[in-house]
Amino acid sequence: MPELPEVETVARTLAAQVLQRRIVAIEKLDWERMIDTPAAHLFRALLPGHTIRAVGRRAKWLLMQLDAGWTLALHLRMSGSVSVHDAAALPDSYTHLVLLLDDGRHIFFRDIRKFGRVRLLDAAGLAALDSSLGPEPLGESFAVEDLARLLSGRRAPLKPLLLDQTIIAGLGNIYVDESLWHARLHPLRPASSLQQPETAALYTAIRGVLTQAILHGGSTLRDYRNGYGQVGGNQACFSVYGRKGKPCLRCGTSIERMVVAQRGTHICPVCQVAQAGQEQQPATSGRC
DNA sequence: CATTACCTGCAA
DNA sequence: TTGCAGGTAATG
Repeated sequence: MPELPEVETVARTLAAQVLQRRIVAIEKLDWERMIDTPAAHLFRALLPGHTIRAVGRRAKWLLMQLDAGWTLALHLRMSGSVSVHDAAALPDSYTHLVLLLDDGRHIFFRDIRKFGRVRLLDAAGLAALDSSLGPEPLGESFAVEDLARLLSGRRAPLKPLLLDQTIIAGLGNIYVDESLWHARLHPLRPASSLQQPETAALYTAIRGVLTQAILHGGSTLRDYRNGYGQVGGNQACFSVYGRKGKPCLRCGTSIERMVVAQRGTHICPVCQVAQAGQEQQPATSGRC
């Protein structure tokens, strides 16, 4: 479930709690398949003793920078959450990894669907992960020209392209739908068919949607929680996602649900035109 | 490129 | 009972 804004929120709320804390033990690990690399027995041997120096994010990866060049990388996939709990808290049956810190608190990695993954990376592993991912859409250096370059020459429809983490990092099903609605673009529009004003509108929409979602602490549909175990508030700001049958906030037309790239996709059939060359209209702010 | 797999819970 | 869910990886 977590996309860029959710993972960013988790990173910030974890950083506020666990910087300079040492991981003294793995208290629980009952789903070894979540350990991507190295092997689970090595993970158990290598992780304890390291201190958390920084907490950050790359794409949808939560990165806990440890000492000695190690990085603990966690991917929450669909239903994962990471939060800090005091010494007395007990993990439930969905919490598959518990790390004990040197102040007695623990970090819980809870994941109902067990799709989440954990990697212990050395510098080379981190570099390989980084280079496998597209640019950060909220990065200071990410300009509209960069987005134009990513779209140019690609006949693929916008939606699968924007979901592809090797093209652009961090967008998922919610924020792609929201961005396309704000930009008034149809998810099936071929990427290379966008006119410059449309590319500019998409750029503005992506950055605006993600920034607003971070401001509201991410979106909670079901499982997402921040590092304090709290739900997010951005789900109240959705303009199209999950609003099938409800009126478009711009034109009142009933929002439709279709399937694109094997994902449930929400659009306004009137605002989001399938052809190029529409006159560019002023941006709208949606609900928030 | 599109299916399928990976998992569990919940709503229709 | 069936279909759907914020994601990716492995297959045809």
